Amino acid sequence: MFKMISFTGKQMEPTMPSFNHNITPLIEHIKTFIPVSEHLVERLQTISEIRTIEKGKFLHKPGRVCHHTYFIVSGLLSVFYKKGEKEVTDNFAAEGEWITSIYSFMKNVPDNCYIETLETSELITIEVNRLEQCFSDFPEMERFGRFLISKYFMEQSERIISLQFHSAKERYDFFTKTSKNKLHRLPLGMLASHLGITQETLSRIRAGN
Amino acid sequence: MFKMISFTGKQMEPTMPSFNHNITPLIEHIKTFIPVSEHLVERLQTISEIRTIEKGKFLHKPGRVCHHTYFIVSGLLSVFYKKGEKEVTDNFAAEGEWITSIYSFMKNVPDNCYIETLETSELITIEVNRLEQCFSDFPEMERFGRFLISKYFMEQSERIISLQFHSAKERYDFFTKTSKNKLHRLPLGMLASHLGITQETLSRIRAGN
DNA sequence: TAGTTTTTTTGATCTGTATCAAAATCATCG
DNA sequence: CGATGATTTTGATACAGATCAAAAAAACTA
Repeated sequence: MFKMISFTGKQMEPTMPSFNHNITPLIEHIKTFIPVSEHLVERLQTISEIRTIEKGKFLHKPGRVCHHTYFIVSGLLSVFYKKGEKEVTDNFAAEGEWITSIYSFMKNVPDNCYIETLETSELITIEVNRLEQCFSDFPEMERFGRFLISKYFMEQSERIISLQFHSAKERYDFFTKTSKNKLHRLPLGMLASHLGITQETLSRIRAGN
Repeated sequence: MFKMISFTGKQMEPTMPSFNHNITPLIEHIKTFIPVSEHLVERLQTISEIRTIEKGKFLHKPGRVCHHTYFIVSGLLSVFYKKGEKEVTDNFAAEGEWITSIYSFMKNVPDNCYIETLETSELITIEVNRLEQCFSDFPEMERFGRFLISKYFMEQSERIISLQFHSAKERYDFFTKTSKNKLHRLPLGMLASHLGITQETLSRIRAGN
């Protein structure tokens, strides 16, 4: 079902990791799930890189395999799909969250999503092969991976319930409660799309009918 | 974030595991994700139990913490929530799939879902503490856990996309394609609810307008 | 097998949200 | 600035699917 990718030194080219970039936010994040040893910190330092991506750039586009996962130190990104001409926003992620195409990442196949920076963003990136090797070498990290994906799974469950039996207004209210930090940083159209409604409807909801 | 539950012998009471029940379907399932050693088979044999539950019984009800995960050898179950008087079906699961309240299971808190047998079902059950201990003792099993939840995560992603921008008919057609094995075993109302529509609408869709 | 209950279908009407169009507001930058 | 383009709001209308009601069909049960 899932293709295992073996780790070899070769994949570390062409960019060599820098060994003194600041991955503190990532470590702190992981510590909320598992204890983090010095040894693991060193490994994470080795396999990660820091990138600053300016607003409006794409980390991923359809037809390509997503080989990296991104931990967001600062900034805001979205994942969306296209249906004909329309962009349908699947998700947003901001500081302290992860963003990637899990689908592409896990199956090692192309995914037809777009990942775009909505703000200039500072990201800690990890290449999938290196991450898998880290999972193999540090069982506690494998556990972290399980916890993290479980957390996202539960959030998705809530979203499904919400889409299934809450009205547009209820969904908007839920978003304002649970994603305050993103609310005023998002273009109306994208938020509407994420909520499964048109931007006109969202505008009317905001106006209070 | 996630509460760790330590494993002690005590929790193995009151039912002692039987050591010769047939867990072949479970082992075969796990083998599609990871290699399974004899040692791991023995452990799974030890921590699992077999239960046959007749149709119309509840494995879980609101207000209780779900302490078990269930692998379905045969039969069909549903997870649903109540909104006022209405039952809103979140999910179905049949032979070869897992069913549990991930939410309750991971966080060790009550979940307000119902898990009901829609057919008499044969289940392999594993208690959460024992499973967590198995994850600790067998890193490959931890990996299996990560792969499994990732798989369900991806299925949920598809469902969200579907709810967000497909019509009722499109969603029905998608279900008929991807869940053929369940289609004719489900009451109309439950399937409609799962698709996010009323049963009248589903009936009309089936009639072809 | 008839009687009862449950499930599904059909019909009539209503409503939330979409769609199309245009006006108003906001942002960017030469 | 003021001009230009992007974003948001407002208005009028249309439609998918909900709701309410009742008939038909299927599934039990005695």
